[in-house]
Amino acid sequence: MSLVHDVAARSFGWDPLRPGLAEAVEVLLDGGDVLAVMPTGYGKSAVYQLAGTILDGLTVAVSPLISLQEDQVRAIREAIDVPGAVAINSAEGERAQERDWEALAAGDARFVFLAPEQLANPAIRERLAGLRVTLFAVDEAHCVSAWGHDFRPDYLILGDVIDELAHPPTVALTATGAPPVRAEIAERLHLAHPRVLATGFDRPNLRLEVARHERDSEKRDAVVSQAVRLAGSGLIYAATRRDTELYAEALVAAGSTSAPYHAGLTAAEREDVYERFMAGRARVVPATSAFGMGIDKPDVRFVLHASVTDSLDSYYQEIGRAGRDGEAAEITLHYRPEDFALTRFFSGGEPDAQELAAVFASIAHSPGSSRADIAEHAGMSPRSLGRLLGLLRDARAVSGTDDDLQAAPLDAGQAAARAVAEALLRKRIEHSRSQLMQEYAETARCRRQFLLGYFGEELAELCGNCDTCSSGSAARWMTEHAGAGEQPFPPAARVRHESWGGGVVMHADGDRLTVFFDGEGYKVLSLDAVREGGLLTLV
DNA sequence: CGAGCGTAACTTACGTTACGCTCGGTGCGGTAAT
Repeated sequence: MSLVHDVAARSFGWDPLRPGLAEAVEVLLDGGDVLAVMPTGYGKSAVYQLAGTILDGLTVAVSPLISLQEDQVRAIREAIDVPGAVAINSAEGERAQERDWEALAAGDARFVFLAPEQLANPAIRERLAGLRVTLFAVDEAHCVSAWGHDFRPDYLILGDVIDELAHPPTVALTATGAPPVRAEIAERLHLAHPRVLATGFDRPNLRLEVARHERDSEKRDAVVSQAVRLAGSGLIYAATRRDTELYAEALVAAGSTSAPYHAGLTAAEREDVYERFMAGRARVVPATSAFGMGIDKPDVRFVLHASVTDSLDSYYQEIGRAGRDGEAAEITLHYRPEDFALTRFFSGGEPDAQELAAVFASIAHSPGSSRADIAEHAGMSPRSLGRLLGLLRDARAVSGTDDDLQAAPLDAGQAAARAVAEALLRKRIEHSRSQLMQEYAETARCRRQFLLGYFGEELAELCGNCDTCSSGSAARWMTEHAGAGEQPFPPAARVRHESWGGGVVMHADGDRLTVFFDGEGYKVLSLDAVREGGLLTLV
């Protein structure tokens, strides 16, 4: 038995180890980088836990939520013959933090869990540089792509931090990610030719359905009556906090136990709803996207959406919380076309060119300034400054870490224009992701074939467990759109379009082609039109 | 972008319509007020 399997069995009690996990560990032990895309509950954490146990230095693990960090620390402490773990964050007092650093220095602890905000602090990075970091892990790595741009911009510095630590073997772990998301994660973390390990996305026990509604009241009634009718625990994802409360009220009035969950509740209320849901005392929880990461309840029998999500990546992650026990579960997307307005609003507006120019000028005027200096000088909150800095960095107008900002040789107008262009590019890409969500909602095809195709997986046969298969529409679609003949643009092929530039073929179904263009995002093309117009060439 | 709210306007005395305003999701860390 190999060392990896031995440690897995002896220390953690994983025997056998699931496919892909041992391979990922081996790559890391050989000094390589890994991008692991595996479903929640698969045991992804094993990858860095095992590699970190076997390597003799320190493992830095980045995790987005303090609650997840605590879960991981607990899991490592419960394992046998595994070095200690600490989580350093604002929930701890200064004393406790100091004790943790001492434990790391003494080698009593060899795992340290940090949020990216901690790594934005130069003092923390200095302390890490004084220790021997032999493994870097980024858990929930889709946050790099989903949150890095605006919400938690410190996700964008992780690549520089990894380089600063002399680029130890690095592993990025996530449960969701279509190929463009994976590419973005690898790029932003500066992964070096990572081994990509993606295990099966298919969850055949989930029954997939979509219900389109015309009127808002009709949609609400449909969501509530379905949740009342279905047995067992369930989640309802809604777009606003207010809606989660309205749904909970309606469910309680209809005799179900229910409580809303969103980030506007106090920590104690959130904890309470979470515990009641886990124990089955709150049967249905209407929630915003705040409810999710770290929830591993095996018997969730349904996940309903009362609105669309920003992308199929988010959708897949949210429905994936149903049926972890392998038993049947109901998945229904209830939506109105108007719902897309909100996701587009959330995808952000155009930044203020004058503000961008002012920030750039301020950095150019005093190179080496820190983020705090600039915020003070520009009279801006660190939050909005973070977003502008992210854009300026992406536009390559600003470089350096937050304590040593440098401006590129541009004038402020040029720098601002480039950053605005960057923001518009992002908006186009976000918009295209939301358009594919709409395609999913409106397709006549087998829903599962569509969804898996989005993640780069082909399902040859109709799934037989979705609404379009049941209605016969999926079979008709197959007949009508089959026979496209030889596929000149196979998945993963690099292509160039006359006006949209370079892109990668994501998926080819029948006579339609889904391409992700670097400068535009997703586009769905008709193969006939592509052939006739000669618009697309292989490169 | 669009829902919901309040106020103004219109028409004719209570009720309808129109317009403009505001708000809408994810969490870290640190600071201020209890």
